[in-house]
Amino acid sequence: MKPPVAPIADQTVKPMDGPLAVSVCPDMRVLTKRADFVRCSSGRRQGTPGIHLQARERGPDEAGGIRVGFTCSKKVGNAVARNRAKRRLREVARLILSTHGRPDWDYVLVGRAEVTATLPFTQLQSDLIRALKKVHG
RNA sequence: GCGGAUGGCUGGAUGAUCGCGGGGUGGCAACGCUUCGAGGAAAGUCCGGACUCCACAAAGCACGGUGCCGGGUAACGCCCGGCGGGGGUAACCCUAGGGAAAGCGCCACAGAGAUGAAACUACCCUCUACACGGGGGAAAAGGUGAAACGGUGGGGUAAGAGCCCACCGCGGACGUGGCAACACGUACGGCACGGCAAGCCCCACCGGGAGCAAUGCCAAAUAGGGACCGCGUGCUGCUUCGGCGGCGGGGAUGCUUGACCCCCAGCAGGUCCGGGUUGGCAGCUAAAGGUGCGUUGGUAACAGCGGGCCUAGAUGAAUGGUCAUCCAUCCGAAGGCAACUUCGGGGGACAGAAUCCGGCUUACAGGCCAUCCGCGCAA
RNA sequence: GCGGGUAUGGUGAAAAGGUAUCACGAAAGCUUCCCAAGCUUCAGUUACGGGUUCGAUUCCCGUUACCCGCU
Repeated sequence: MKPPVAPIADQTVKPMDGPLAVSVCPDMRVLTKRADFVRCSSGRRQGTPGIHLQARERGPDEAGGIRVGFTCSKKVGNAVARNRAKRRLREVARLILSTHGRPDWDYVLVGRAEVTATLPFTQLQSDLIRALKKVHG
Protein backbone atom coordinates (compact mmCIF):
# COMPACT_ATOMS: atom_id res chain seq x y z
CA MET A 1 0.00 0.00 0.00
CA LYS A 2 1.48 3.32 -1.06
CA PRO A 3 1.14 6.52 0.92
CA PRO A 4 -1.27 8.89 -0.83
CA VAL A 5 1.37 11.35 -1.96
CA ALA A 6 1.76 10.33 -5.60
CA PRO A 7 1.17 13.27 -7.93
CA ILE A 8 -2.10 12.90 -9.75
CA ALA A 9 -3.15 15.28 -12.49
CA ASP A 10 -6.85 15.31 -11.72
CA GLN A 11 -7.11 16.25 -8.06
CA THR A 12 -10.89 16.14 -8.01
CA VAL A 13 -10.81 12.32 -7.74
CA LYS A 14 -8.93 11.19 -4.68
CA PRO A 15 -6.77 8.07 -5.04
CA MET A 16 -8.30 5.01 -3.55
CA ASP A 17 -7.00 2.96 -0.69
CA GLY A 18 -6.71 -0.76 -1.01
CA PRO A 19 -4.77 -3.08 -3.31
CA LEU A 20 -5.85 -4.13 -6.74
CA ALA A 21 -8.15 -7.10 -6.39
CA VAL A 22 -7.66 -8.44 -9.91
CA SER A 23 -4.97 -7.49 -12.31
CA VAL A 24 -7.14 -7.91 -15.43
CA CYS A 25 -9.61 -5.43 -14.06
CA PRO A 26 -7.62 -2.52 -12.67
CA ASP A 27 -10.68 -0.59 -11.54
CA MET A 28 -11.58 -3.18 -8.87
CA ARG A 29 -10.32 -2.62 -5.32
CA VAL A 30 -10.66 -4.47 -2.05
CA LEU A 31 -12.38 -2.91 0.94
CA THR A 32 -10.16 -2.75 4.01
CA LYS A 33 -11.81 -0.25 6.31
CA ARG A 34 -14.34 -1.36 8.84
CA ALA A 35 -16.40 1.78 8.20
CA ASP A 36 -16.92 0.77 4.55
CA PHE A 37 -18.28 -2.60 5.63
CA VAL A 38 -20.66 -1.01 8.10
CA ARG A 39 -21.95 1.41 5.45
CA CYS A 40 -22.56 -1.46 3.02
CA SER A 41 -24.42 -3.50 5.59
CA SER A 42 -27.00 -0.70 5.84
CA GLY A 43 -27.33 -0.52 2.02
CA ARG A 44 -29.20 -2.84 -0.33
CA ARG A 45 -29.12 -6.54 0.53
CA GLN A 46 -29.95 -9.70 -1.35
CA GLY A 47 -29.70 -13.26 -0.09
CA THR A 48 -29.29 -16.35 -2.25
CA PRO A 49 -28.72 -20.00 -1.30
CA GLY A 50 -24.94 -19.65 -1.64
CA ILE A 51 -24.13 -15.97 -1.15
CA HIS A 52 -25.45 -13.06 0.82
CA LEU A 53 -24.79 -9.78 -1.04
CA GLN A 54 -24.69 -6.28 0.38
CA ALA A 55 -24.21 -3.31 -1.94
CA ARG A 56 -24.48 0.46 -2.15
CA GLU A 57 -23.83 3.20 -4.70
CA ARG A 58 -21.24 5.66 -3.54
CA GLY A 59 -21.64 9.41 -3.66
CA PRO A 60 -19.96 11.51 -6.37
CA ASP A 61 -17.29 12.88 -4.01
CA GLU A 62 -15.92 9.40 -3.32
CA ALA A 63 -13.46 7.43 -5.41
CA GLY A 64 -14.52 5.68 -8.59
CA GLY A 65 -14.39 2.09 -9.72
CA ILE A 66 -15.78 -1.14 -8.33
CA ARG A 67 -14.92 -2.00 -4.76
CA VAL A 68 -15.55 -5.35 -3.16
CA GLY A 69 -15.19 -6.85 0.31
CA PHE A 70 -15.51 -10.34 1.73
CA THR A 71 -16.86 -11.37 5.11
CA CYS A 72 -16.98 -14.78 6.74
CA SER A 73 -17.94 -14.73 10.38
CA LYS A 74 -17.23 -17.44 12.93
CA LYS A 75 -20.67 -18.86 12.15
CA VAL A 76 -19.28 -20.19 8.86
CA GLY A 77 -17.01 -22.62 10.68
CA ASN A 78 -13.43 -23.03 11.75
CA ALA A 79 -10.49 -21.26 10.13
CA VAL A 80 -10.22 -23.77 7.30
CA ALA A 81 -13.88 -23.41 6.35
CA ARG A 82 -13.74 -19.62 6.58
CA ASN A 83 -10.67 -19.35 4.38
CA ARG A 84 -12.12 -21.76 1.85
CA ALA A 85 -15.39 -19.85 1.65
CA LYS A 86 -13.55 -16.56 1.29
CA ARG A 87 -11.38 -17.90 -1.53
CA ARG A 88 -14.39 -19.13 -3.47
CA LEU A 89 -16.12 -15.77 -2.98
CA ARG A 90 -13.01 -14.02 -4.24
CA GLU A 91 -12.90 -16.25 -7.31
CA VAL A 92 -16.58 -15.67 -8.04
CA ALA A 93 -16.13 -11.92 -7.71
CA ARG A 94 -13.17 -11.98 -10.05
CA LEU A 95 -15.12 -13.78 -12.78
CA ILE A 96 -18.51 -12.11 -12.44
CA LEU A 97 -18.04 -8.61 -11.08
CA SER A 98 -15.79 -7.42 -13.91
CA THR A 99 -18.65 -7.93 -16.41
CA HIS A 100 -21.79 -7.63 -14.27
CA GLY A 101 -20.66 -5.09 -11.68
CA ARG A 102 -21.18 -1.34 -11.99
CA PRO A 103 -18.53 1.29 -11.31
CA ASP A 104 -18.90 3.55 -8.27
CA TRP A 105 -20.52 0.74 -6.32
CA ASP A 106 -19.35 -1.04 -3.19
CA TYR A 107 -20.13 -4.75 -2.89
CA VAL A 108 -19.74 -6.97 0.18
CA LEU A 109 -20.02 -10.74 -0.27
CA VAL A 110 -20.93 -12.60 2.90
CA GLY A 111 -20.25 -16.31 3.23
CA ARG A 112 -22.93 -18.60 4.63
CA ALA A 113 -22.41 -21.55 6.91
CA GLU A 114 -21.89 -24.93 5.19
CA VAL A 115 -23.12 -23.98 1.71
CA THR A 116 -20.59 -21.40 0.48
CA ALA A 117 -17.74 -23.84 0.77
CA THR A 118 -19.57 -26.89 -0.60
CA LEU A 119 -21.99 -25.72 -3.32
CA PRO A 120 -21.05 -26.32 -7.01
CA PHE A 121 -19.07 -23.38 -8.34
CA THR A 122 -21.45 -22.78 -11.26
CA GLN A 123 -24.31 -22.27 -8.86
CA LEU A 124 -22.33 -19.69 -6.90
CA GLN A 125 -21.76 -17.82 -10.14
CA SER A 126 -25.43 -17.81 -11.12
CA ASP A 127 -26.35 -16.85 -7.55
CA LEU A 128 -24.14 -13.78 -7.70
CA ILE A 129 -25.47 -12.74 -11.12
CA ARG A 130 -29.05 -13.01 -9.88
CA ALA A 131 -28.25 -11.09 -6.70
CA LEU A 132 -26.54 -8.32 -8.66
CA LYS A 133 -29.57 -7.93 -10.96
CA LYS A 134 -31.89 -7.64 -7.98
CA VAL A 135 -29.68 -5.12 -6.23
CA HIS A 136 -29.19 -2.94 -9.29
CA GLY A 137 -32.78 -3.00 -10.42
C1' G B 1 -2.38 -67.79 10.85
C1' C B 2 -5.11 -65.40 15.09
C1' G B 3 -4.84 -62.09 19.22
C1' G B 4 -1.89 -58.39 21.44
C1' A B 5 2.52 -54.80 23.04
C1' U B 6 5.99 -50.95 21.71
C1' G B 7 8.48 -47.48 18.51
C1' G B 8 8.45 -44.89 13.93
C1' C B 9 6.87 -43.10 8.96
C1' U B 10 3.03 -41.24 5.67
C1' G B 11 -1.19 -37.79 5.50
C1' G B 12 -3.53 -38.53 -2.15
C1' A B 13 -0.61 -38.23 -7.28
C1' U B 14 -0.09 -36.15 -12.28
C1' G B 15 -1.57 -32.72 -15.95
C1' A B 16 -4.34 -28.54 -18.29
C1' U B 17 -6.22 -23.68 -17.61
C1' C B 18 -7.44 -19.04 -14.92
C1' G B 19 -5.52 -16.59 -10.52
C1' C B 20 -2.93 -14.87 -5.42
C1' G B 21 1.41 -13.23 -1.71
C1' G B 22 6.88 -12.41 -0.94
C1' G B 23 12.01 -11.95 -2.93
C1' G B 24 15.24 -10.98 -7.18
C1' U B 25 15.65 -8.71 -11.94
C1' G B 26 14.52 -5.59 -16.56
C1' G B 27 11.67 -1.13 -17.63
C1' C B 28 10.21 6.17 -16.99
C1' A B 29 5.71 3.52 -16.44
C1' A B 30 1.99 -0.01 -17.73
C1' C B 31 3.92 -4.56 -17.24
C1' G B 32 7.26 -8.72 -18.28
C1' C B 33 10.80 -12.69 -16.75
C1' U B 34 12.47 -15.75 -12.80
C1' U B 35 12.28 -18.08 -8.05
C1' C B 36 10.01 -19.44 -3.28
C1' G B 37 5.21 -20.10 -0.87
C1' A B 38 1.30 -24.26 5.57
C1' G B 39 1.43 -28.57 9.68
C1' G B 40 2.35 -33.03 12.47
C1' A B 41 -0.35 -31.14 15.09
C1' A B 42 0.42 -24.63 12.04
C1' A B 43 -4.60 -25.93 17.20
C1' G B 44 -5.22 -25.47 22.73
C1' U B 45 -2.10 -21.46 25.00
C1' C B 46 -0.61 -25.69 29.66
C1' C B 47 4.91 -25.07 30.82
C1' G B 48 10.08 -23.48 29.62
C1' G B 49 13.32 -20.07 27.09
C1' A B 50 15.15 -16.32 23.29
C1' C B 51 14.05 -11.17 22.28
C1' U B 52 12.10 -6.01 23.74
C1' C B 53 10.69 -2.34 27.33
C1' C B 54 10.26 -1.09 32.55
C1' A B 55 12.31 -1.99 37.36
C1' C B 56 16.81 -3.60 39.66
C1' A B 57 23.14 -3.12 45.48
C1' A B 58 21.55 -6.61 48.85
C1' A B 59 18.75 -9.09 52.61
C1' G B 60 14.23 -10.64 54.96
C1' C B 61 8.97 -11.50 54.63
C1' A B 62 4.92 -12.49 51.51
C1' C B 63 3.07 -14.83 46.97
C1' G B 64 3.38 -18.57 43.11
C1' G B 65 5.47 -23.10 41.27
C1' U B 66 8.11 -27.87 41.43
C1' G B 67 8.47 -32.50 44.56
C1' C B 68 11.45 -40.78 44.83
C1' C B 69 17.00 -40.88 43.04
C1' G B 70 20.72 -39.88 39.28
C1' G B 71 21.65 -37.77 34.56
C1' G B 72 20.46 -34.75 29.82
C1' U B 73 19.32 -29.66 28.35
C1' A B 74 19.71 -22.70 27.03
C1' A B 75 15.68 -24.00 30.25
C1' C B 76 11.37 -26.78 31.80
C1' G B 77 6.15 -29.18 35.00
C1' C B 78 9.99 -32.07 29.23
C1' C B 79 13.28 -36.38 27.97
C1' C B 80 16.53 -40.70 29.41
C1' G B 81 18.16 -44.39 32.98
C1' G B 82 17.29 -46.54 37.79
C1' C B 83 14.22 -47.45 42.43
C1' G B 84 9.49 -48.21 45.21
C1' G B 85 4.06 -49.32 44.54
C1' G B 86 -0.05 -51.32 41.32
C1' G B 87 -1.97 -54.21 36.83
C1' G B 88 -1.13 -58.14 33.03
C1' U B 89 0.12 -65.49 31.44
C1' A B 90 3.74 -62.38 28.83
C1' A B 91 5.77 -58.53 25.65
C1' C B 92 4.73 -54.40 28.43
C1' C B 93 1.74 -50.60 30.78
C1' C B 94 0.18 -47.08 34.83
C1' U B 95 2.07 -44.16 38.92
C1' A B 96 1.69 -35.47 41.84
C1' G B 97 5.78 -41.13 44.56
C1' G B 98 9.25 -35.77 50.09
C1' G B 99 7.47 -35.17 55.41
C1' A B 100 1.46 -37.45 59.30
C1' A B 101 6.74 -39.19 66.54
C1' A B 102 7.07 -30.01 64.24
C1' G B 103 2.20 -28.23 64.98
C1' C B 104 -3.11 -27.12 63.79
C1' G B 105 -7.45 -29.12 61.50
C1' C B 106 -11.03 -32.81 59.45
C1' C B 107 -12.95 -38.05 59.41
C1' A B 108 -20.59 -36.83 57.91
C1' C B 109 -24.22 -41.06 58.62
C1' A B 110 -23.87 -45.63 61.10
C1' G B 111 -21.44 -47.56 65.30
C1' A B 112 -20.17 -48.98 72.30
C1' G B 113 -15.88 -46.61 70.43
C1' A B 114 -12.85 -42.61 64.86
C1' U B 115 -6.83 -41.99 67.96
C1' G B 116 -7.95 -39.46 74.02
C1' A B 117 -9.11 -44.27 75.03
C1' A B 118 -13.51 -46.83 75.79
C1' A B 119 -17.15 -51.48 76.38
C1' C B 120 -23.57 -52.25 73.35
C1' U B 121 -24.56 -57.58 72.65
C1' A B 122 -22.08 -61.78 73.85
C1' C B 123 -17.78 -64.29 77.19
C1' C B 124 -15.59 -65.51 82.26
C1' C B 125 -15.34 -65.04 87.66
C1' U B 126 -17.79 -63.49 91.95
C1' C B 127 -21.77 -61.43 95.49
C1' U B 128 -26.62 -62.04 96.78
C1' A B 129 -32.57 -62.95 96.67
C1' C B 130 -29.13 -67.76 92.88
C1' A B 131 -32.38 -63.93 88.48
C1' C B 132 -33.47 -60.16 83.32
C1' G B 133 -29.69 -57.25 89.55
C1' G B 134 -24.66 -55.50 91.73
C1' G B 135 -19.12 -55.77 91.55
C1' G B 136 -14.86 -57.26 88.86
C1' G B 137 -11.84 -59.46 84.65
C1' A B 138 -10.99 -59.42 79.43
C1' A B 139 -10.69 -56.97 74.65
C1' A B 140 -10.76 -62.92 71.18
C1' A B 141 -16.42 -63.34 68.87
C1' G B 142 -21.05 -60.42 66.92
C1' G B 143 -22.74 -56.01 64.73
C1' U B 144 -21.51 -50.68 62.21
C1' G B 145 -18.44 -48.38 58.84
C1' A B 146 -14.35 -46.29 53.66
C1' A B 147 -11.36 -47.16 57.89
C1' A B 148 -11.95 -50.51 64.48
C1' C B 149 -5.81 -50.08 67.77
C1' G B 150 -0.96 -55.61 63.86
C1' G B 151 -2.39 -60.69 60.72
C1' U B 152 -2.37 -66.35 60.53
C1' G B 153 -1.47 -70.76 63.36
C1' G B 154 -0.16 -72.99 68.02
C1' G B 155 0.55 -72.77 73.29
C1' G B 156 -1.64 -70.68 77.45
C1' U B 157 -6.03 -69.20 80.58
C1' A B 158 -11.74 -68.95 84.72
C1' A B 159 -12.45 -66.40 80.04
C1' G B 160 -8.87 -63.97 77.41
C1' A B 161 -5.01 -60.83 75.69
C1' G B 162 2.29 -60.17 72.04
C1' C B 163 0.91 -63.00 77.88
C1' C B 164 4.53 -66.71 75.27
C1' C B 165 6.32 -69.06 70.50
C1' A B 166 6.77 -69.67 64.85
C1' C B 167 6.01 -67.18 60.20
C1' C B 168 4.42 -62.57 57.88
C1' G B 169 4.06 -57.31 58.63
C1' C B 170 5.98 -52.82 61.33
C1' G B 171 9.94 -50.00 63.78
C1' G B 172 14.55 -48.00 64.77
C1' A B 173 19.94 -50.11 65.04
C1' C B 174 24.12 -52.46 62.70
C1' G B 175 26.51 -54.72 58.42
C1' U B 176 27.03 -55.48 52.96
C1' G B 177 26.12 -53.61 47.82
C1' G B 178 24.94 -48.96 45.28
C1' C B 179 26.96 -41.83 43.61
C1' A B 180 21.80 -42.05 45.39
C1' A B 181 16.65 -43.50 45.73
C1' C B 182 16.81 -48.26 47.58
C1' A B 183 17.78 -53.57 48.06
C1' C B 184 19.59 -57.74 50.88
C1' G B 185 21.13 -59.78 55.55
C1' U B 186 21.71 -60.02 61.04
C1' A B 187 20.23 -59.84 65.83
C1' C B 188 16.80 -56.80 68.71
C1' G B 189 12.06 -54.40 70.14
C1' G B 190 7.03 -56.44 71.19
C1' C B 191 2.42 -52.74 69.23
C1' A B 192 4.21 -47.96 71.29
C1' C B 193 2.98 -45.70 65.10
C1' G B 194 -5.22 -45.30 61.54
C1' G B 195 -6.34 -42.13 57.09
C1' C B 196 -6.25 -37.18 54.62
C1' A B 197 -0.79 -32.56 53.03
C1' A B 198 -4.62 -32.34 44.59
C1' G B 199 -6.71 -29.22 53.88
C1' C B 200 -3.51 -25.42 56.37
C1' C B 201 1.40 -26.50 56.86
C1' C B 202 6.96 -28.15 57.37
C1' C B 203 11.39 -29.16 54.42
C1' A B 204 14.38 -28.68 49.83
C1' C B 205 14.88 -26.18 45.24
C1' C B 206 13.24 -22.41 41.54
C1' G B 207 10.93 -17.66 40.24
C1' G B 208 11.51 -9.30 39.29
C1' G B 209 7.09 -7.40 36.09
C1' A B 210 4.87 -7.01 31.44
C1' G B 211 4.51 -8.70 26.69
C1' C B 212 5.76 -8.28 19.14
C1' A B 213 -1.32 -5.14 19.86
C1' A B 214 6.24 -5.61 23.39
C1' U B 215 9.31 -1.73 21.57
C1' G B 216 11.66 2.13 18.25
C1' C B 217 11.28 5.69 14.18
C1' C B 218 8.43 8.67 10.53
C1' A B 219 4.06 11.13 8.85
C1' A B 220 -0.74 13.25 9.69
C1' A B 221 -4.38 15.45 12.93
C1' U B 222 -6.61 17.81 17.29
C1' A B 223 -5.81 20.00 22.07
C1' G B 224 -2.03 23.12 23.99
C1' G B 225 -7.19 21.74 28.19
C1' G B 226 -9.63 19.94 33.21
C1' A B 227 -9.37 17.32 37.98
C1' C B 228 -6.58 15.04 41.72
C1' C B 229 -2.01 13.60 44.10
C1' G B 230 2.61 14.98 45.79
C1' C B 231 4.85 19.84 48.44
C1' G B 232 10.62 18.38 51.34
C1' U B 233 10.12 25.83 50.77
C1' G B 234 14.91 23.63 56.55
C1' C B 235 19.86 24.26 59.48
C1' U B 236 25.01 24.92 58.49
C1' G B 237 30.57 25.24 56.73
C1' C B 238 33.78 26.80 52.62
C1' U B 239 33.65 29.93 48.27
C1' U B 240 37.08 32.42 42.83
C1' C B 241 29.64 33.73 44.09
C1' G B 242 29.55 29.34 39.15
C1' G B 243 29.08 25.95 42.95
C1' C B 244 30.97 22.07 46.60
C1' G B 245 30.41 19.53 51.40
C1' G B 246 27.86 18.01 56.25
C1' C B 247 23.13 17.35 59.06
C1' G B 248 17.95 16.81 58.08
C1' G B 249 13.94 15.54 54.68
C1' G B 250 11.78 13.26 50.11
C1' G B 251 12.14 9.32 46.18
C1' A B 252 11.98 1.79 45.49
C1' U B 253 6.54 -1.65 40.02
C1' G B 254 3.90 -7.00 46.26
C1' C B 255 5.62 -5.31 51.53
C1' U B 256 9.72 -3.99 55.14
C1' U B 257 14.87 -2.46 56.10
C1' G B 258 18.02 -0.05 52.87
C1' A B 259 24.03 0.78 50.50
C1' C B 260 24.86 3.74 46.29
C1' C B 261 22.43 7.27 43.39
C1' C B 262 18.92 11.30 42.33
C1' C B 263 16.10 15.55 44.22
C1' C B 264 15.20 19.74 48.02
C1' A B 265 11.40 25.14 44.66
C1' G B 266 12.40 24.52 38.89
C1' C B 267 6.02 25.06 38.14
C1' A B 268 8.38 20.98 36.70
C1' G B 269 6.72 15.67 38.01
C1' G B 270 3.02 11.52 38.57
C1' U B 271 -2.09 9.54 37.99
C1' C B 272 -6.90 9.92 35.94
C1' C B 273 -10.41 12.28 32.62
C1' G B 274 -11.24 14.70 27.99
C1' G B 275 -9.54 15.35 22.69
C1' G B 276 -6.89 13.38 18.06
C1' U B 277 -5.05 9.14 15.15
C1' U B 278 -6.64 3.29 14.03
C1' G B 279 -1.69 5.39 8.69
C1' G B 280 3.61 3.88 7.00
C1' C B 281 8.50 1.68 8.11
C1' A B 282 11.47 -1.21 11.35
C1' G B 283 10.91 -5.39 14.89
C1' C B 284 10.12 -9.92 10.79
C1' U B 285 12.07 -14.27 10.09
C1' A B 286 19.06 -18.34 9.14
C1' A B 287 18.08 -19.80 14.57
C1' A B 288 20.20 -22.69 21.84
C1' G B 289 17.60 -24.00 13.53
C1' G B 290 15.75 -28.69 11.69
C1' U B 291 16.64 -33.26 9.29
C1' G B 292 18.75 -37.57 7.78
C1' C B 293 24.33 -39.82 6.80
C1' G B 294 29.19 -41.10 8.74
C1' U B 295 32.16 -41.08 13.06
C1' U B 296 33.77 -40.50 18.56
C1' G B 297 32.04 -40.71 23.86
C1' G B 298 27.76 -42.49 26.65
C1' U B 299 23.26 -48.26 28.70
C1' A B 300 20.23 -44.06 26.98
C1' A B 301 18.38 -39.08 26.65
C1' C B 302 22.24 -36.36 24.61
C1' A B 303 26.98 -34.10 23.37
C1' G B 304 31.41 -33.28 19.93
C1' C B 305 33.36 -33.44 14.82
C1' G B 306 32.86 -33.89 9.29
C1' G B 307 30.32 -33.10 4.98
C1' G B 308 24.88 -33.15 2.40
C1' C B 309 19.87 -31.18 2.03
C1' C B 310 15.90 -27.86 3.69
C1' U B 311 14.05 -23.37 5.97
C1' A B 312 6.83 -19.17 3.98
C1' G B 313 6.54 -14.12 6.01
C1' A B 314 0.72 -12.22 5.06
C1' U B 315 -1.68 -7.78 7.88
C1' G B 316 -10.08 -7.41 5.75
C1' A B 317 -4.61 -11.27 6.26
C1' A B 318 -1.33 -14.92 0.02
C1' U B 319 -0.34 -20.43 -0.44
C1' G B 320 -6.38 -20.90 -4.41
C1' G B 321 -10.80 -21.80 -8.25
C1' U B 322 -12.45 -25.08 -12.22
C1' C B 323 -11.73 -29.55 -15.09
C1' A B 324 -9.62 -34.37 -16.54
C1' U B 325 -7.05 -39.00 -15.58
C1' C B 326 -5.06 -42.24 -12.04
C1' C B 327 -4.65 -44.04 -6.75
C1' A B 328 -6.68 -45.48 -1.77
C1' U B 329 -11.58 -46.58 -0.20
C1' C B 330 -17.17 -47.27 0.21
C1' C B 331 -22.09 -48.61 -1.95
C1' G B 332 -25.17 -50.97 -5.76
C1' A B 333 -25.70 -54.30 -10.10
C1' A B 334 -23.84 -58.44 -13.31
C1' G B 335 -20.43 -62.85 -13.82
C1' G B 336 -17.80 -66.33 -10.56
C1' C B 337 -17.27 -71.62 -5.31
C1' A B 338 -13.60 -68.01 -4.26
C1' A B 339 -9.63 -64.70 -5.34
C1' C B 340 -11.25 -61.27 -8.63
C1' U B 341 -13.25 -58.76 -13.25
C1' U B 342 -16.70 -55.22 -15.64
C1' C B 343 -20.28 -51.17 -15.33
C1' G B 344 -22.61 -47.05 -12.58
C1' G B 345 -22.51 -43.78 -8.41
C1' G B 346 -20.54 -41.60 -3.89
C1' G B 347 -16.07 -39.72 -1.96
C1' G B 348 -10.70 -37.72 0.21
C1' A B 349 -8.90 -37.66 8.26
C1' C B 350 -7.87 -33.72 11.68
C1' A B 351 -7.11 -29.21 10.26
C1' G B 352 -4.62 -23.05 7.93
C1' A B 353 1.30 -19.98 9.75
C1' A B 354 0.81 -14.41 12.38
C1' U B 355 7.70 -12.73 16.83
C1' C B 356 10.70 -17.20 17.05
C1' C B 357 12.32 -21.80 19.31
C1' G B 358 12.13 -26.52 22.90
C1' G B 359 8.30 -29.50 25.14
C1' C B 360 3.39 -31.11 26.79
C1' U B 361 -1.81 -31.80 25.77
C1' U B 362 -5.86 -32.42 22.55
C1' A B 363 -7.97 -33.80 17.25
C1' C B 364 -6.95 -37.31 13.27
C1' A B 365 -10.14 -41.39 7.49
C1' G B 366 -6.87 -44.64 5.84
C1' G B 367 -2.12 -46.84 4.67
C1' C B 368 3.02 -48.61 5.58
C1' C B 369 7.54 -50.38 8.27
C1' A B 370 10.41 -52.53 12.32
C1' U B 371 11.01 -55.16 16.97
C1' C B 372 8.80 -58.13 20.72
C1' C B 373 4.97 -61.40 23.48
C1' G B 374 0.97 -65.26 23.98
C1' C B 375 -1.85 -69.20 21.57
C1' G B 376 -2.42 -72.72 17.53
C1' C B 377 -0.35 -75.40 13.29
C1' A B 378 3.87 -77.19 10.53
C1' A B 379 9.06 -78.39 10.40
C1' G C 1 -2.15 -12.55 17.90
C1' C C 2 -1.02 -11.80 23.37
C1' G C 3 -3.17 -11.91 28.25
C1' G C 4 -7.23 -12.87 31.80
C1' G C 5 -12.06 -14.70 33.60
C1' U C 6 -16.80 -17.49 33.96
C1' A C 7 -19.97 -21.99 33.54
C1' U C 8 -25.33 -24.68 39.22
C1' G C 9 -33.70 -25.86 37.46
C1' G C 10 -36.37 -21.54 32.13
C1' U C 11 -33.81 -16.69 34.49
C1' G C 12 -30.81 -14.53 38.47
C1' A C 13 -28.04 -16.05 42.57
C1' A C 14 -26.26 -19.42 47.36
C1' A C 15 -23.59 -23.54 49.06
C1' A C 16 -16.14 -22.92 51.99
C1' G C 17 -15.45 -31.82 51.43
C1' G C 18 -20.93 -35.11 54.04
C1' U C 19 -28.99 -35.52 51.38
C1' A C 20 -27.71 -29.49 45.99
C1' U C 21 -30.71 -24.34 48.57
C1' C C 22 -33.36 -19.49 47.70
C1' A C 23 -36.15 -15.87 44.79
C1' C C 24 -38.77 -14.87 40.29
C1' G C 25 -41.08 -17.44 36.35
C1' A C 26 -43.57 -21.79 33.76
C1' A C 27 -46.94 -26.02 34.24
C1' A C 28 -50.53 -28.89 37.20
C1' G C 29 -53.77 -29.22 41.40
C1' C C 30 -56.56 -27.21 45.85
C1' U C 31 -59.42 -22.92 47.27
C1' U C 32 -63.40 -19.29 44.68
C1' C C 33 -69.59 -18.32 41.21
C1' C C 34 -65.05 -16.26 38.28
C1' C C 35 -60.29 -13.62 38.79
C1' A C 36 -56.42 -12.03 42.01
C1' A C 37 -53.98 -13.44 46.41
C1' G C 38 -52.73 -17.85 49.23
C1' C C 39 -51.32 -23.18 49.74
C1' U C 40 -49.35 -27.79 47.56
C1' U C 41 -46.72 -30.33 43.72
C1' C C 42 -43.27 -30.38 39.59
C1' A C 43 -38.75 -30.09 37.01
C1' G C 44 -30.84 -30.31 37.89
C1' U C 45 -25.97 -35.82 34.42
C1' U C 46 -23.86 -28.81 39.32
C1' A C 47 -20.87 -27.52 31.01
C1' C C 48 -18.03 -32.29 29.52
C1' G C 49 -14.03 -36.20 30.61
C1' G C 50 -10.47 -38.07 34.04
C1' G C 51 -7.81 -38.03 38.94
C1' U C 52 -7.17 -37.33 44.66
C1' U C 53 -10.54 -38.83 48.67
C1' C C 54 -14.57 -43.54 52.14
C1' G C 55 -17.21 -39.44 49.78
C1' A C 56 -16.25 -33.77 44.97
C1' U C 57 -20.65 -28.26 43.03
C1' U C 58 -16.24 -27.59 46.20
C1' C C 59 -9.44 -29.78 45.52
C1' C C 60 -6.11 -31.03 40.95
C1' C C 61 -5.50 -31.94 35.45
C1' G C 62 -7.48 -31.86 30.48
C1' U C 63 -11.64 -30.55 26.85
C1' U C 64 -15.71 -27.42 25.17
C1' A C 65 -18.62 -23.03 25.05
C1' C C 66 -19.10 -18.00 26.28
C1' C C 67 -17.23 -13.23 28.02
C1' C C 68 -13.55 -9.28 28.91
C1' G C 69 -8.85 -6.35 28.30
C1' C C 70 -4.58 -4.84 25.16
C1' U C 71 -3.05 -1.29 18.88
